[in-house]
Amino acid sequence: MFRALRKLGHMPALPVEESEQHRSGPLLDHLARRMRLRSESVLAPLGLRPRHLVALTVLRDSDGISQQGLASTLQIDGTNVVGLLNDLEAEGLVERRRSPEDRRRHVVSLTAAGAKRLREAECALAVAEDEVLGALGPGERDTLYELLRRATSGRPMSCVEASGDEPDPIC
Amino acid sequence: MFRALRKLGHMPALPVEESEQHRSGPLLDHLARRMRLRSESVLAPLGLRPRHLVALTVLRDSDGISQQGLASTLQIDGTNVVGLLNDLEAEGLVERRRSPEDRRRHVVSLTAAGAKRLREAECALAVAEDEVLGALGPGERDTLYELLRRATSGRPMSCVEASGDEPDPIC
DNA sequence: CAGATCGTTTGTGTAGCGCCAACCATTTAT
DNA sequence: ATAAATGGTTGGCGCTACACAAACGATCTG
Repeated sequence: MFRALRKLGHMPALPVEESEQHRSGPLLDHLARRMRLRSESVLAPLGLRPRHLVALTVLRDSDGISQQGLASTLQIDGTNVVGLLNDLEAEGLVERRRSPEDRRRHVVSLTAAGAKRLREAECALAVAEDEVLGALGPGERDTLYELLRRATSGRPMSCVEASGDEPDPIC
Repeated sequence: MFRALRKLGHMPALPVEESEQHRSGPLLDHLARRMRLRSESVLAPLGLRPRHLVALTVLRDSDGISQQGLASTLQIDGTNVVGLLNDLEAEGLVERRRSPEDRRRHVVSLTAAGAKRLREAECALAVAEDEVLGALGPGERDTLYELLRRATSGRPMSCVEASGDEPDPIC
């Protein structure tokens, strides 16, 4: 915005017009924490924990994903995915089938029960969400949801291709 | 600017929008995790960790807050706030002064060095943010930031006043 | 004075998760 | 065909982030 103006004027001592470079990372962290705390209590009766919800939500959108695909989008170690899926499969919310083309793979998908439980959980989450997002109006919450959905549905971005993207941190 | 998504057509007596109750909680969790993972690496050289950033960010907005005020907005236990502030104070990023009106209290505030370090950190975070929010355009990121800021700046919401807000979870 | 409150220290416990190593079953390369 | 790589699984180790409790000093308040 104002950056273009800086080149004219001799700029005597004007020591850098404060970058106003506020990042959303910390806010995201903060908000997610508050949400997670609230969610735990309303989710407990359903036998689920926040991270199960995350997994189920991801599974709804990318059904038939492999376990390491899941590990990569969830950004957690493969060994932990096993435990996570064990929980979910034990309750019949998720299904592991061997992939036909590569029988080493497990194709993970949401069961009908899983989809149902997810909907119930989302319904229960409305309470938590109301408390945490209380400062936002309904329209804003929709916008937020949409932005989050778009942001998370992006590719996991492998480091290989990530290397050339950004010029460099010059700031 | 404002998303006109969901313009709510007439929807004739639809038997309750059924399902479509997607909550942003899990997405928030997911995105925050990815951001935090990325942040750790770029923050490490600055001697900070994600939670320090959250604290500093909160402190910039609510300067001169008490420690339990901080505990309440951060939603972490008071004893842990002590350790967190010890870290920050040890590096001179934060200052604890006794409150004049109530000398039991510590008034916490960002030092000049703290504000500077915070800006540097935010600058460094741009890299992580680019990777994580790659699917969003610049305008969308701004919108996201604004929503997050509004959402987090809301009062901690004591349970007393929270009781009457929502009718009940009928879903 | 008594009791409550803020911050601090210390200690204990737990959950989440990375990481390493070993092990099948299977696929791919030689 | 034999060897090497890969996907999943199990088990174990260890670290970090916390919550929670107890006890203490300093201080405020009834």
